[in-house]
Amino acid sequence: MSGPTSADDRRVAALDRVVEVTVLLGRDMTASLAASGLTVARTTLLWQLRATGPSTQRVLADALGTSARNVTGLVDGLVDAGLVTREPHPGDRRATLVTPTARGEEVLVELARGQAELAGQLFGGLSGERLDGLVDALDEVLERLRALVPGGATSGSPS
Amino acid sequence: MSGPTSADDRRVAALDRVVEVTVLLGRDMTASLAASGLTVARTTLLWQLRATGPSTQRVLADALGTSARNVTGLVDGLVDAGLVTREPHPGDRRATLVTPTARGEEVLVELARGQAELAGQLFGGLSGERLDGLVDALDEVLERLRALVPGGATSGSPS
DNA sequence: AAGTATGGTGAAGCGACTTCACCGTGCAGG
DNA sequence: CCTGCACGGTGAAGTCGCTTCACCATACTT
Repeated sequence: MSGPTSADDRRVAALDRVVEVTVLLGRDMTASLAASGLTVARTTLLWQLRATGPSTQRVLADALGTSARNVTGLVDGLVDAGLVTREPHPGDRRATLVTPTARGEEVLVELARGQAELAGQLFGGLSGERLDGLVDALDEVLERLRALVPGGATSGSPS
Repeated sequence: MSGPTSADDRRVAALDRVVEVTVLLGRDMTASLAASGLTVARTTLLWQLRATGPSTQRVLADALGTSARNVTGLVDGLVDAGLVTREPHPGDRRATLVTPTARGEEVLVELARGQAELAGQLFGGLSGERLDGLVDALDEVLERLRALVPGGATSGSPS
């Protein structure tokens, strides 16, 4: 037993904060996406498409860290929503190229706008210094987290 | 257009970090819980039970911010797993009291241990000062987040 | 040409969650 | 007392994300 708040306690308290942010952020994203008729998983795929351009489903599966079968389902949903098309891959007749439609591009622009808005709402009150400190600390935590989770490779994310 | 990295860009970068932590942390928790035959949702309920003691399902539903119907299903799972029992409420014959079994208590101890271990792995490399800065910044973000999300009330969380 | 690896999908199933309907009980007001 | 409404909990049915296994068509290798 050490003092009234041991170093261990403080670390657990920090973890609690992170988890709570996780929960609340998840709720906010789920809700705001649902308002646009989207789901988090489908949006993640669309968002990934924005970064990499038209891709095969295999590439998307690897990028999202999920199974090929799952991507098939997500793309199905996006096709039904008119946000994405499946086109034949010019050099490999097994593969299909997933490409955003015009409507999909619009949605992506809107998502980026929402992302910037949320970032402003969450971090607008922090000074540049404090923001830097936060990012640095999170980067350090991320490093340890990536070492802990097999396949810790993610990319940016929306709203 | 401002400089090469505008204030807006830096906030978006910060949001990216937070989201990535969210994703990775979610994976880690899901995986480590699955190794114990648990799921995140069921564990959250059990964890809540640890904090409040035997509770009715209505109370649990409110505490977890979910529906009563959903709690029924989660408790079903925990009962099947032998971690929890449904007992009649002594003063209200409509309600059922959900209570951890001996096995459930053991699991809770193990979860708390895992939580402390993870907190150590993630934050062990940060000085007390930097840890304080992180917690403060997260608290500020949480405040804004709670204002943004309807019903932003969460409690602690496991592994 | 034969054998194997790869991209993608059908089928089936689990877990979390929702909505709607419904039952049994608690708690008033008349 | 007893009628009526509120509340705790559950059945039924459906959506979404995701998984595993089997399987097809195409590509690549030797």
